Amino acid sequence: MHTFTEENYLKAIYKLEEQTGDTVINSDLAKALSIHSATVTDMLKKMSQKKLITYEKSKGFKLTGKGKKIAISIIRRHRLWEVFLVNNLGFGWDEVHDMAEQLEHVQSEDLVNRLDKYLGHPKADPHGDPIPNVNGEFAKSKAIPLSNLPVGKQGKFSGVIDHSSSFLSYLNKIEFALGDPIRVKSIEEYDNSYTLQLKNEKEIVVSSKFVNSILVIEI
Amino acid sequence: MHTFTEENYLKAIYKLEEQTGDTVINSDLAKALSIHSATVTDMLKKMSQKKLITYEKSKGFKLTGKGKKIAISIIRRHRLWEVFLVNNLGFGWDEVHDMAEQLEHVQSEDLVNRLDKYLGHPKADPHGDPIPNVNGEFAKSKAIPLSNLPVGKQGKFSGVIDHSSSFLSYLNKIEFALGDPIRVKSIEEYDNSYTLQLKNEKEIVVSSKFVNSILVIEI
DNA sequence: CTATTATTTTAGGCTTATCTAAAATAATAG
DNA sequence: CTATTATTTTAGATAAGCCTAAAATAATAG
Repeated sequence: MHTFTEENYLKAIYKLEEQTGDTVINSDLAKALSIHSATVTDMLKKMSQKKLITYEKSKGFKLTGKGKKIAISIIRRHRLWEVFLVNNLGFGWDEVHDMAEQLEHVQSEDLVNRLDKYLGHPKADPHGDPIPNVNGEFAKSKAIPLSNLPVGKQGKFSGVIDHSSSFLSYLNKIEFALGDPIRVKSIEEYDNSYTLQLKNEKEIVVSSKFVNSILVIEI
Repeated sequence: MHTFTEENYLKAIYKLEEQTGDTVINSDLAKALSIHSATVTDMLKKMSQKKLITYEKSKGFKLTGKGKKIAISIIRRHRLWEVFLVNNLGFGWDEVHDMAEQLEHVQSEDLVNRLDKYLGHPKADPHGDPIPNVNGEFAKSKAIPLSNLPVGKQGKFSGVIDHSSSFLSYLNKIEFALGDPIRVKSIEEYDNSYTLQLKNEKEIVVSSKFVNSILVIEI
């Protein structure tokens, strides 16, 4: 079907579009893929010919319907494999990214749909990211960054924005896991640090970076 | 680690060595991989430099210890994934080859060992092929081709030699599955066809090609 | 509006894995 | 032993993805 490289470009473009809500520019994509702009220019021409992206010189580009469909299917595969690795094989959520990056490229519609069924049609991966269904549709989420949760309100930890394994390991260390209750006790104006109340009345103080990296659902 | 291509060469060489019990020649490998001899010559030089094979111009070649170790680990991964696809995802044994060809290249020692554990350390894949353990050791097998099972003796279907999906589908059709009992009732001298007795006293007549494609254990 | 800075594109190269065609070498039949 | 056939190797190309360096273009500050 498509090469690994092409699939990685599609996925990266999709994520950049999602983040910025806008057309994507060459240099951002180059940075995201850790390659050089000149290489990106070349590849964009090819992908444009294949009608995977619309592309005008120096005006940014975006996925076509076709390109988007492929990107979403790759994300679906990635997240389903992550569920398998964590739920069935017992990996930590901070360990699965690289393996899922490989597994996502295995080509077989049948395989991914059977895996989905085997896993019980999960709605989210181990990081709380939504898993698109077989038609590429994402479940709507009411998640908001923890920084937007009003002080005193009860929330439930529903996902991470920062997927780095250093952040995930830190969450492991403080024993704060997906699904856990969370409440903002107070915000220190001086340095914008937050005092949070976790389960069992445990309190911790974290940075503003932290509260911007956590998604919660108000309950 | 190694490219897919290199891994595929190693696996193909391993299988050819196994079949012929001898050094492998360029043209056989080219045929096995459906590529041209000139390409093989090139690649052999590179693999020889990397000490994956020993290679002398026009004298055939064979895997080094290092090459063999990698080849066996690829076979291990392939067969474990096949078990997963059949036992857990419910694929037929005639459907899993292409998927396993992709999954076998996923790089992670940890993944394959956890998968092995998850599957209960299976000793054989869905076709009866032995799965090497974590140290690359194969369980010894007492399996013999059905053609070597003495007339009248009871055997147990323990593996296939022909892995083609046409053959596997045929076995599905006659409802002859791994583990089933089997007995040779008689051999027709005229055309070397065999009358076999399957489970529930069911009798079928098959060609000599058939009896050379089935492995059994005398019981 | 122009000078500086940022971004993109062009041009020329490299490596991997493949090909074809031709040359070289080895094996085999008579 | 030699002629024919089979096999392997060499030589020259190609496509995909990447690079660097330089040129072109666009954006922005003053």
